[in-house]
Amino acid sequence: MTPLRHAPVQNVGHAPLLPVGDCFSLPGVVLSYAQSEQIYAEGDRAHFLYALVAGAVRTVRHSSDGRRQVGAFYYPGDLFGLEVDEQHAFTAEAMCPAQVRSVRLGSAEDRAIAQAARRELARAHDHLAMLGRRSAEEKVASFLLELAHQGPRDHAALQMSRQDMADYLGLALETVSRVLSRFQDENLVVFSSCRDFRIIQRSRLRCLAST
Amino acid sequence: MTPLRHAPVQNVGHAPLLPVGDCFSLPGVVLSYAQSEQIYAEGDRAHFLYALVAGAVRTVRHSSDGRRQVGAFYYPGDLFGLEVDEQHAFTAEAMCPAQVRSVRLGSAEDRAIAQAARRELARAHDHLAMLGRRSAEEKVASFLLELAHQGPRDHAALQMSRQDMADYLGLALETVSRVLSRFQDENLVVFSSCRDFRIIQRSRLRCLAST
DNA sequence: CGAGGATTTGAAGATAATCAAATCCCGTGG
DNA sequence: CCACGGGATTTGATTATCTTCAAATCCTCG
Repeated sequence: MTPLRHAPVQNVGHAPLLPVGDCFSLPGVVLSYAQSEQIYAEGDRAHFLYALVAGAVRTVRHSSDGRRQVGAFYYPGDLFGLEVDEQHAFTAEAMCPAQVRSVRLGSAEDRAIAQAARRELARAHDHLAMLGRRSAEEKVASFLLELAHQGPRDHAALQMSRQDMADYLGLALETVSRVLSRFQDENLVVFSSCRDFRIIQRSRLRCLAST
Repeated sequence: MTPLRHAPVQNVGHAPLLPVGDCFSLPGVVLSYAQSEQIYAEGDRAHFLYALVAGAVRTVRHSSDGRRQVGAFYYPGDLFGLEVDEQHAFTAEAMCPAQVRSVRLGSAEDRAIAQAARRELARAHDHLAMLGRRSAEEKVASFLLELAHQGPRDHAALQMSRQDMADYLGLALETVSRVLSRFQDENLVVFSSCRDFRIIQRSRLRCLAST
């Protein structure tokens, strides 16, 4: 297999994201977090709803034997931190310097809560579809398509490490890396660096993803 | 491996379920469905919230190449059918004769909706944890524990086929069957028939599930 | 009793995990 | 500016797990 050689860099920041609802107009304090800093921990009491203003956030959960499951990745405009129980089921961490607005949960935010719950649910359902009975190729292809979908012209910057991707997709990190190399060998995508890529053959990739 | 021989039948109906909130006091019509009958289909407009009164219901989704993903199993007292979009993302089917109360979604049911959303979310998160990076043994062990948890004294009746279990756990049906046989060989559980089981060594099973 | 679907079991093959090592990349300090 | 160090990533070889294909058995129901 040819090495994963990177094409010349054309720097693409992460996409300016999204059609946002009222997430930015919520009341609440905006806090800044450094890379890898924890926003809340699994087990903490869940008193707040969080709106990501800038940066990227992941939620993770560790099982007793040390395996890690990434719950979701969040980008600006996303709401997160909503829980069913009193306690947070996942830990939330900044993937890069991030700004987060936290909103104390009260009866006034019912609408925001409902919105967050529904989005969260959609996210979870998509994630489920991704994990169940799919090959490594299919998982990685879907993941890339999903990411590139948000960005302009099939470009995207990966905010996460290979380990994060692996833990999100339910694969070993080496497997993720191998599949990415194969995709690049077959000219489906091009990586300008290991965190920046561009989709070259969207149709073939979609076919591999077979969603 | 010794055959999966069934212990004498001591019939255990499915557990009388649950501490129920206000699901039964919602307004709405109760309809009956036969086994395998569809309650709604993937793609249908989502105008109702459903409360399962009796029986069991599964939600499924098919990918283009025919693979099936089971989204969730529902038992009496559960609310289902809540969607994020206008359309249902899954198909809902009765797993046995079932009675379902359907509630037209209006502003009056906000509380029920919020409740349904949160439970659904918890369910999805647990399901995610089940699917990611776990061995077949771990998946099946967790599944059995979860089922038996609802019932009395570690008994439970499986309302679903091996195929359903497999599609829920992201495994091949043969794999599910093999793991169940092994568990029975090791006297972790006893099957009185292929749909009724009892947990014998809860602690060892929990250890295998390693949640 | 017979038929057909569901389940179990066997054997072979495929896919992904694991273990291990090489390479890349980037910030740091000389 | 460039060498150095260390984490991230890629790659290779081997192994374990799970799937697939196939066939036997069980169970239910007419």
